[in-house]
Amino acid sequence: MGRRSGILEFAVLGLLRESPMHGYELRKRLNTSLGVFRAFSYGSLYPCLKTLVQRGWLAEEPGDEPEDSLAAPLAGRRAKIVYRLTAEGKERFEELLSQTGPDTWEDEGFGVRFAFFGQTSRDVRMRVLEGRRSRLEERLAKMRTALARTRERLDDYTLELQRHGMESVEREVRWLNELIESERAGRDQHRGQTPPDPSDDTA
Amino acid sequence: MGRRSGILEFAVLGLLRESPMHGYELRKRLNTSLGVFRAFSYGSLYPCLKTLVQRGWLAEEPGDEPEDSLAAPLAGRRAKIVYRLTAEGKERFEELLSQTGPDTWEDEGFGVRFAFFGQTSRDVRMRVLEGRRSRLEERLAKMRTALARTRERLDDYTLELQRHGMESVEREVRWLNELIESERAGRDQHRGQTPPDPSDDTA
DNA sequence: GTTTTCATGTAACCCGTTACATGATTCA
DNA sequence: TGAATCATGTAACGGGTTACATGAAAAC
Repeated sequence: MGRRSGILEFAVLGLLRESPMHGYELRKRLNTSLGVFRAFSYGSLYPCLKTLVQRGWLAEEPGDEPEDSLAAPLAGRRAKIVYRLTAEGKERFEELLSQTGPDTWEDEGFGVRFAFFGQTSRDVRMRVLEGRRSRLEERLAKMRTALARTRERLDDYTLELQRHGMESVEREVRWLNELIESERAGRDQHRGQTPPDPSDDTA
Repeated sequence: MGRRSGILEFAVLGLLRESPMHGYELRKRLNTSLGVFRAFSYGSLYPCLKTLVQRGWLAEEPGDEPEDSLAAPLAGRRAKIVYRLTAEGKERFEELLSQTGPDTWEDEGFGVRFAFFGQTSRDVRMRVLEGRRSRLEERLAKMRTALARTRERLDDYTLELQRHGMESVEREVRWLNELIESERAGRDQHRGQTPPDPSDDTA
């Protein structure tokens, strides 16, 4: 039924890659650890989990039944449902992570990708950072030409808004440049820290 | 049928306040003059115009019939439809402009408000700017506490993401401070420029 | 023993997009 | 005359939210 793609799926896969969790806890982490982002609601989270299970990205596990495992073994037993990432789910996450095309949810997509950098190889990190940078530069170019075409017939406020907008984007590009530089430096020195793929037990 | 609120309605009212227009041109201006923003599609624009007419915010005017006004007077004559802002529409726009509550579409709503500053009184401008600032400061506070609670169990990348996010918000606050300062200076000097309410023919 | 928090879900809605369809006007 | 662009619209979908409903466990 539900098609589901969107950044919620992405964030869920990423969080579950770290460790299995049940829905309620997942939602909390979506708003704290991944805190910069929007607060997702249960109304979207639980249906999303369902469809991810249907697709085979996630598996349900019977949550730790609290104390009385012999009391009501098959009644309306709807205890915590712990979700675990399957091997296919891991592949799917990898795939989403390394996507750098323009259909990448622009800003929020980058935020999620960056938040999961700790679990990524440097190759992927470089691609994500450079992809983001080039898309921001495209955006800058568009803004500049649009501004050049319309500068005369805009009032001071609109002009100031556009100036500030462009400056923000330029700042982010500089930030990305620093990050890319430090990633590259890390590679050249190949320091002992940050192994390329920690706990990769799928291959 | 359609309920419609959202920032599209807002932007449309604002653009039509400057001068009447037909849908096609409106859409172009939504992506250039108001250029910083997202590109709205016809699929949302035309239905929006319809419901705005139904509510009485807009009035349809028969567009300038090109050349042959005697050729086919009542056939499938579907020429340009020029939309004009009614007095009620103007009130509605005023109302939306000066709303500073937290239910204000956060970022995009501010962008639209700012883009229409040229048509606003300094009072409204001050309220919008200060409202935006206080909401950003709330956001900053939340980010700081969230960071304080989780700092230890976050990896370097997540930390860097949050640091950069907070810095961006702080920069915008400083920008707002400058704008507010210059608005205040303008008032104290009450210079001849920027009359408080240009062409206010509704009251 | 009652309130809070944990935990899971559903139905209705919202605001927008994509893809499609139609036709008039302008320009090469 | 045929292609581009102007101009208006509709149907189906998309990815979320809000509000609601339910119930168990923990805290007071």
